[in-house]
Amino acid sequence: MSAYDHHTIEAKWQRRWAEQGTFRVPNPGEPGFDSSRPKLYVLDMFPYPSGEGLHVGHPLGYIATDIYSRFQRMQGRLVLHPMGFDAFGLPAEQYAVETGVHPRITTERNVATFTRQLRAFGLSYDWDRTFATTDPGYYRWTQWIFLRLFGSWYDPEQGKARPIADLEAELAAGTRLADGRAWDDLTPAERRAYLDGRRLAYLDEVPVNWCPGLGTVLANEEVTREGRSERGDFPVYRRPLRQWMLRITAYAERLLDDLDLVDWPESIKAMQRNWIGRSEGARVLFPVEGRNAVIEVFTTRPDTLFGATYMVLAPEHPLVDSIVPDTWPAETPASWTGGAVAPRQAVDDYRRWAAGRSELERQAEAREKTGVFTGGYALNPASGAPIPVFLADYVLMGYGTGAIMAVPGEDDRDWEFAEVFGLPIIRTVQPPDGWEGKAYTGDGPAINSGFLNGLLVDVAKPRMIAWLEEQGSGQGAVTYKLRDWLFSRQRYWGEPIPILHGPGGELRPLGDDELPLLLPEVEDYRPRTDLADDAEPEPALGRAPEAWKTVVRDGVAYGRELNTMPQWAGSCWYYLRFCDPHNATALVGVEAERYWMAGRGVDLYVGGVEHAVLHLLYARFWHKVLFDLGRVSTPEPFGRLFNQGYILADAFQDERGVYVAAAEVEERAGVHLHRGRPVVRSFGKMGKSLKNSVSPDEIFARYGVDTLRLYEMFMGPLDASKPWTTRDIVGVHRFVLRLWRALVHPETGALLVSEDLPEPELAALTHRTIAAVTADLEGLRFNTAVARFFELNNALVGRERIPRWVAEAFVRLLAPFAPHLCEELWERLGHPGSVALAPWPEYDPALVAEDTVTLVVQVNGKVRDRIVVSAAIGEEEARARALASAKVAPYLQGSAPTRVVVRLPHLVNIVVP
RNA sequence: GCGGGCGUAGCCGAAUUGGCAUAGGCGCCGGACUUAGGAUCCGGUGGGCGCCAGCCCGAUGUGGGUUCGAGUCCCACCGCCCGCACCA
Repeated sequence: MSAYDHHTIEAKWQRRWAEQGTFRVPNPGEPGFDSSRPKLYVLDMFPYPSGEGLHVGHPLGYIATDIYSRFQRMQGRLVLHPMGFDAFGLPAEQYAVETGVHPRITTERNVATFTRQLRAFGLSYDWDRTFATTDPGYYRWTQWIFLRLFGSWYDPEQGKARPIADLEAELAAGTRLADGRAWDDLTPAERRAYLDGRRLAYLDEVPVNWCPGLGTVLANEEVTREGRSERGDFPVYRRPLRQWMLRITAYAERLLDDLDLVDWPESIKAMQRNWIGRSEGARVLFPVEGRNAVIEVFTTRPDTLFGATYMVLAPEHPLVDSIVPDTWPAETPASWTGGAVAPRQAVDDYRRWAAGRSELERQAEAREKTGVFTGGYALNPASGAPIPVFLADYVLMGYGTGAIMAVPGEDDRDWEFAEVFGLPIIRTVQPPDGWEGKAYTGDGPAINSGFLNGLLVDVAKPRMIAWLEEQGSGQGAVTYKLRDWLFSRQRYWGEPIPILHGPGGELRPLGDDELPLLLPEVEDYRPRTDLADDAEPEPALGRAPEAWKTVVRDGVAYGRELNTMPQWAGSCWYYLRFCDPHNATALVGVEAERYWMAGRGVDLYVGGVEHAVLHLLYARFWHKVLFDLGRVSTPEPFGRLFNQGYILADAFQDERGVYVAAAEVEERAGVHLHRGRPVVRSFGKMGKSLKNSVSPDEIFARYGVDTLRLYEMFMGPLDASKPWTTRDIVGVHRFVLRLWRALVHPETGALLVSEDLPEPELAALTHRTIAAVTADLEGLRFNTAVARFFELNNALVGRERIPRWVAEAFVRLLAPFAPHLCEELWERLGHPGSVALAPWPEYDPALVAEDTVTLVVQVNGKVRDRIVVSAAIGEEEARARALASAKVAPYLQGSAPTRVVVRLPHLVNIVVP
C-alpha cells in the first residue's frame, strides 16, 4: 500500500482497538489499575437513540471529548470516557407507537444502530461500561433512588435531607412536635399523613399540564411558551390532578449558591439562576374587613406598603370564596362588577372566563388588564385604610402566595390595572425632577409613607420589615419561581414507580430487595389520546394484567402505582453508574465513586445548551440528595461544563413554505431548484425539521473518518454555532494526504524518515507546535490546534526526508484528532504499541522561545520599521537600534523624541510631537 | 422589558497581561500533471503604484473617551443571536 487508503486503515485500527481493549479502563481494585495515575472523567451528554440515525452535527461534541480524552490519556491520566443511551421516554415510545412495534424492540434496534455509528467515528469509549437507562440492571437503581427520595425529608435546621425514620424517631421521642401536637396524640392515619407530607417524593393534588395529544401530563419545563408540548407540539391544558411530586424547592437555595462551585458557562448559570428565580422581600398580612380572614401577599417592595391602594388575588386563590359578600357594597362602580348583579356571579364568571383562556390567547391579548371586584375590602396594615380586593389573571397562583398588594405608583402592571378600573394612585417614592412616566420603579426618597419618609429604597425596605414584624403584620421572606418537580407520567415506556397503594391512602414502598420492579407486558401500551380534553387520564399501566396490578402484603390488598417516571429520571444519575456499571449490590461502589468523582466530580461534561435547565437542574438536585444521604462524596456532579455549538446548514422551502430535502436542491445560475421548482434558501440548525441533514456516510466514503473529525474541529470554536460547508472539507483532506505523502513514498510505500536531527529552525517550529497544541487542547481550542498542524505540515512539504524526531512528535500530536492515520504511521515508524497509549511529546521551553525576534519600531504607534535582533536584547540597545533606523529618521526631523517606550523584546514606540 | 452573548478579508475564522491586525482553511488567480479535471501537486492572494527588491494608503459595526499605543479597556448608539417574560 502506498497511496493513503482510509477505508482499509480505518477498518484495521477500529478492529484492533476492539480486539485489544485499547480503551478499557479498570476500576480501583481491578487488575491493571494503576493508582499512581491521576484520574480524569470526561463525559458526553448521552443521546436518545432515535430511529433516524446520526447526521454530521450530532458527533461534534463527541469528537471534541474524544480528542480531549485521548490527549489526557497520552499525558498519563486514567481517563474515564463512557457512553450510554437515554432510552426511556416519549421519542422512543412515539416511534414505537407509529410503527406498531414494542418500544423495547425499537429501542434495542436503535441502540445497536447508534453504537455502530458511534464506533465508526473512532471514538475511544470504554464500551465495556455502556448501558441504556432501559436496562433493568440500571433502572433498578433509578427506582432505588426514588425509594430514597420517598424515604427522606428535608430538615431545614440542618439544611439537608435526612431519612424520614429520623424524623419519626424525633417525633416519637417527643423532641419534635407535629404541627404543635404531640406524636402520641395523633391517630395512625394522621401520623402517616404528617410524614407523607414531608417526604421528598410525595403525592399532591396539583394543577398539571395535561396533554391529551400525548396522553400524559408534562412538567412546566416541557411546555412551550405557546402552551403546547415541547415534544409533538400538542395543546396542553391546565387541570388539577393527584400526582407524584419531588421536593426540589427544598434545594432552591443550595442549587443557587452552589453554582459558584462549578466552572460552567456564565450563560448557563444565568439561565439556572433565572429559573430558580430567587426574590427577597416580605410577606405581609392584610386582614379582610368584616371577616375572619387574612390575605397574605408576597412583595419585593415592602417599602411601598403605604401606596398599596388595592389588592389582587389570582382567580384560583382558595380564599376568594370566603371574602365574597352576598351583595355589592354601596357605591361600587359599574365598571368593577363585570355586569354581574352580585359579587358571587361576577367572580364565578371571571373564573370561568380566565380558566378557558389558553396561554396562547393570554399572550396574544398583549397584557390588557382584566379583572373583577370581589366585593370585599382588606385593611392596609400601614395606613389602616380599607382597600378593595380584586380578582385578576395577571396575578399567578403559582408564584408567591397567589395574591398581591397593588402599588400602582411603583409598579407598571398595577398602574395599568388602576387606570382600567379607576383606582387611586399614591406615589411613595419621589420620582426625579421632570419625571413624566407613569409608575416609577427607580430609587428615591420615600414620600406619603409616614415613618419611612425621606428614606431611600434600600433603607426603607428593612425598616418596614422590622415594623411589620413588630406589629405581627408580616416578616421578611424569600420566594422562588422554582416549583416542585411533577414526576408522574401516564405513559408506558418509563420506569415503574415502586410504590403500593393500600387502603385509606396508605403508601407502601417496595423493599430494595424487590427491585427492579419490571415493566409489565401489556397488550396495548399506546396512550389513550382519544380522550376528551377534560377526561381523567388513564395511565397505560392501567391495562397491565391484574396479577401485576394487585399485590397482597400482610394480608392486605395493595394496588400498584400505575404512573411511570418522566424522561429525565434516567439521565439524573447515569454519570454515577458509569463509574461502576456492573455493580449488582449498589448504585455505585464507594471506592469507585470516591476515585472517579474525586475533586469536582465529572471533570469535563460536554453537551448541548438545550439541557441548560431541565437535565442539569434535575441531576444536580438528585446528586445533592445522594450527597446528603452519604452516597456520593461531592456536592456537585459536574465540575466543568461546556456547551458545543450547533452545526448550521442551508435549508430550502418551496412556495408553500414547506421544507424540502436540501440534498436534492440544485443551484443553477444563482437560482435554487428542487425537482425543477424554485425554492427559497434559509439557514438554520441542521436536523430533521429543516430537512438539511448531511449524513456522515457520504463524507466517510469520500474522505474518511479522520478528515471528518479534523474538519469538524477546524470549523471554528467548539462553543460557536457554525455553518457546515462540505466544500471546505477538501482543505483538511489535502492536509491528511500531504502528511501521508511526506512520510510514505507514494509509489514504493517506503518510510521517508531520516535518523538525522532536525535543523534548528525545524526543531524550533516543532517545539513551538508541541507547546501550542498542548495549550490549545487544555483550553479546548481545537480549531487553532488544527491550524498549528497545517503550519508544521507546510514546513515539511518538499522535503525528501523528515527527521524521525519531528515525525514522531507530529504523529503523536495529531493522534487524538486523526487516530486511524496516526496509528498506521506510528506502526510504520516502528512502534509495536498503540499510539493512543504513547506518551505525549514534550517540548523544551528554551527552544520554544526564538533566538532572534523582529523588533517592531513604531513612531506614534504606527509601524515604521522592523529590525531582526537577538531575543536577549537589552533595553538600551533596543532604544539605540530603533532611533538609528533610517526609516524612522524622516519622522524625527532631527529633533529629540518626547518619549521612547521600550517593551522588550518586541517593540519600541518613539513618541514625537 | 429583563438576563447572557456576538459584530475582524468575498466566506469560515486567528490574535497571552492593551504591543507587528488578518495565523490557518475555503474561494479566487496563475502554473504543473493530464484525453479530461469539479482529482492531485506547486505558487500568489487587503487596496494602489512598481521590473521580483520596494514604496504609499486604508481597515476590526458606528461615534466618542482613556493610553506612548485599543480588535482588546470605558461610555453612548446601531445590528444580530440565545434564554426568560404579567414572577409581585
